[in-house]
Amino acid sequence: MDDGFTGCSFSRAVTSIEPRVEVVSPSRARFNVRAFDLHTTLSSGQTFRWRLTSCGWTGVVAGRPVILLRVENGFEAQTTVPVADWSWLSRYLRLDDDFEAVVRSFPDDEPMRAALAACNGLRLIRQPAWECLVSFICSSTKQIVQIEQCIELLSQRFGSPLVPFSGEEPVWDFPTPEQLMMAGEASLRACKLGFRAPYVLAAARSVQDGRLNLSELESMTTSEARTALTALPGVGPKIADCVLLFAYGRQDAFPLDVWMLRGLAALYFPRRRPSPKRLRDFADTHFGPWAGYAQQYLFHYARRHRPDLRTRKAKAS
DNA sequence: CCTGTACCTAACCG
DNA sequence: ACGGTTAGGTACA
Repeated sequence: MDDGFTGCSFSRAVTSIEPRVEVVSPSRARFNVRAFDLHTTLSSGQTFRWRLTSCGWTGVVAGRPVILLRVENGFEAQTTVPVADWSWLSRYLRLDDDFEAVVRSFPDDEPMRAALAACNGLRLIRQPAWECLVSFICSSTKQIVQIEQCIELLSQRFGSPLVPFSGEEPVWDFPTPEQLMMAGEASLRACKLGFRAPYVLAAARSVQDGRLNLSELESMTTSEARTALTALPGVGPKIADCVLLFAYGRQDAFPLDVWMLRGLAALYFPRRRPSPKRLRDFADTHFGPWAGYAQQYLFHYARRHRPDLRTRKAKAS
């Protein structure tokens, strides 16, 4: 009963990516997808512009304001402008991944089982590379709430206005490299960027003058793409890996931040005190073909479900 | 390699 | 209520 398409113009364009979409009205569609927890996914620190409002999860995807709402067997999406083809949202939400296969590929060990049980329905999403790069340049030694503030301020002040939902707050697209470059360092600092402002500005200039072509990274090996990203000031291995995973979907990019280092050490080497190099090697070899997803589960599990891993001196058991 | 420190700022915790 | 501490890093000694 929920397999039928009620639209006609869109179905051909979307079928190859996501066969489980029903058009409800020109600006609404229903996505029939299991095991996709919006709350866990959108607040797991991989993206920073989604807000839970009285209407549902609101955000901006591909230049469109979107509200996502949980419904039985999936979720419903609404935009402010009619759309015929919803593949932009399927792509953003990575609905083309075979999620059952992803979960099956995880190593069968105690930490992964615990993370899976605790973070049911956690997914990876596919962000625009530019927004993702700026977001993670802003992330260094900041808490998630602070990162969210920065990204929102940048959008409000320098992004192009979009058509808002009626009766709701104004919305802006994430600013382009040109828009951020024109803003200048002082204006960027005023968005609470601090010492990260010149880094964002340098990234904007690099993209603007062609020294960094973000779409070219698609065809590079992960290692080559990482080299290209870390050439930017303020972009080290951790931020580069976040961009490679959250924007380019590289499953062999496994960001090692303070949470992950503590989490991996406590969960997999409880009485060993492994070196960072050892943990790097372990992360790169233990988690299989969908290591990026495994990473997201472990990260979220450590951060949200294991307060005992908060401190540097995590207890051994 | 590994260790320590500065870099901005505000949320966090006691 | 309030001040020291810390926060999903990076660059540079």
